[in-house]
Amino acid sequence: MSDLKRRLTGVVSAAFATCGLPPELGRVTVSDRPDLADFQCNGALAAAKAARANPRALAEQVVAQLVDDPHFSRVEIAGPGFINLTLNLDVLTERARQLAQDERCGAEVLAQPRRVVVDYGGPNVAKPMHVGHLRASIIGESIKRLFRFRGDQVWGDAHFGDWGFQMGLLILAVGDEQPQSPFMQDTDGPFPDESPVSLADLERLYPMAASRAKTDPDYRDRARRATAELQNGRKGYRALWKHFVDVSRMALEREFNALDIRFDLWNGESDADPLIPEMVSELDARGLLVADQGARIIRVARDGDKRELPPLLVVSSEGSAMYGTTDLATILDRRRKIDPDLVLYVVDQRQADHFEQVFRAAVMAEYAPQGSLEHIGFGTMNGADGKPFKTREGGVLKLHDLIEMARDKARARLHEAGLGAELSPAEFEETAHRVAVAALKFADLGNFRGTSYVFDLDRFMSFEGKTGPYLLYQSVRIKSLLRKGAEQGVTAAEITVAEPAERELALALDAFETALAEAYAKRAPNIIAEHAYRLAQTFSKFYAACPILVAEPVSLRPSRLAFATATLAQMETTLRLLGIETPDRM
RNA sequence: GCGUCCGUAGCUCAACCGGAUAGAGCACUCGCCUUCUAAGCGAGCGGUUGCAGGUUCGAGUCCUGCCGGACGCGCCA
Repeated sequence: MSDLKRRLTGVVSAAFATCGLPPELGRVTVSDRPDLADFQCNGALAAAKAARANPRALAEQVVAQLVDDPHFSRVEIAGPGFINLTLNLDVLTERARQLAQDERCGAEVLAQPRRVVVDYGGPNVAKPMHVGHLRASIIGESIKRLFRFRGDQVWGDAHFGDWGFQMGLLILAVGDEQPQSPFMQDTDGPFPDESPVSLADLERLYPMAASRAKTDPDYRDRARRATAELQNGRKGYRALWKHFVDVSRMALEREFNALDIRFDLWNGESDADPLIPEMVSELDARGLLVADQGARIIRVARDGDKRELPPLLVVSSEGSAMYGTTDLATILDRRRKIDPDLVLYVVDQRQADHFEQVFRAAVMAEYAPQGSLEHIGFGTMNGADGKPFKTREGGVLKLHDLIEMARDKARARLHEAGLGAELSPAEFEETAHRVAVAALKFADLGNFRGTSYVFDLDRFMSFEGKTGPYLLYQSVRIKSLLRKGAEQGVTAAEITVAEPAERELALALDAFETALAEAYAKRAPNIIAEHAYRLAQTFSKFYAACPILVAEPVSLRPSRLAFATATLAQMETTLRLLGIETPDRM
């Protein structure tokens, strides 16, 4: 089943071809002037430019091919050569009926699915997630869902920060507090199954150790040795490290669950570590590694670069692996285990240069084909001052606290509005939670990912305007309507498009596939968010203009109800692609 | 210094391969609840798209320069 835009593009392209014009110019888009037409084609202008001809004359030729086409009730030329297309009502009605029947709400399935890894979230052992993780998680989750929904086989990987110097710091800190701990004994074990540290311990010890390492060179050296011993396989350290990972991961998963973010893989930096020695020798054998200032690097600069890109540091002067090393090894690891066609790195825009270095090195090493690695960068979440978001005290706000703030606000707003009074306490909490998550996610995904945005909880949490709560409200209103319809025994039947508001709603429903295709191509969830809002607003207009359960004559009711059912289904599908779940009541 | 991104309504943001009258939301003004959730709907107000050139029939979009801002630039990730 194809959406109208694609179908009409086929029709108009054929007309272009008949006129001896390039068929690809027959591309049809939704009209910029809904007052004039439903769809338009600007191809005559482009054709005229290429052929140095009169655009209106070309448009007239094309239109002559289209005027009798049953898809259209009107085909007109406007301005310098725009072709305006107004749909035949029967065509729109037929499409609306298809949409209402379709399990996928009008979304198509990719003809050629790919294997895709989405690397996002980036949580770290022992470090609580903060607002910086929010965007990576929200955007990555949405992109993962979008790719999967379109038909790709997708792995969402948390890319857990579980290796390196930070682990040495933690081991050292635990050892200083618990010198008698069996984990500190350099033996073959066995070691306790019980973790010697709680999450609270980790959150206390890590910042302490990290700051001490900055000022105390001896401490830093001991931590480095501990890191090296861990990586060399000291049994007690390994066992202790496993506890760090497990304790952290459990806490992080709780956090992610609260945001409806689910990973398929929790591969960490440690998983790539075993590959590093062979990778280094292989890179060396290929002649890619160069000794420089005591380190071993890969030069990735190219002629024609506007400026010299620094080399990728593979082995530091101290002989250790750097984060670029781990990233490169991870590419190799994924190729062996998954063999993806595409890997998307949903990471802060500020790391663009780093990924450019790694990707170039990976292509040079033939670990990944050109173009199969993409950095999906995003801007920062800023405070009211336009600078990256900080708490009032100037510290970093923990994600957990942020969510709690949002939930508090949601509860307050619900109470203010006198909503949810009839809900049980548990249902009320669930609703408040969903409102909070919807507000945070929609505020984030409503903007193009590349731009930074200003965090303003009051604005996000408003139930009016372009917000998550507004979208939930519209969905809930439809659910309420459908419940009432069921009680009254009204059943949905075939849609008939008649009223202007119905026509507009049918067109809005049809636009779903176009929005998904564009969001997919640009890796831009804001396009899905935009569609959700447009759909909600168009439905609301329909709701105001067209009575449903009380429509007269009663024969209108089944069609109107079918519109409502189809809208709800598509709305929930759309919101789910943004990672937003709707409550049943509010 | 070099590089990347950005500058659109009072505020927060959109704008499909260069196309018509640059769109939304908030705020502000007016209208609409004895019909399905008014957390809604309708109407209005609001713009020299940072500045100056250039390419084009046509530029927020492409090119050049300038002004202003954010970020990045080898052993942290």
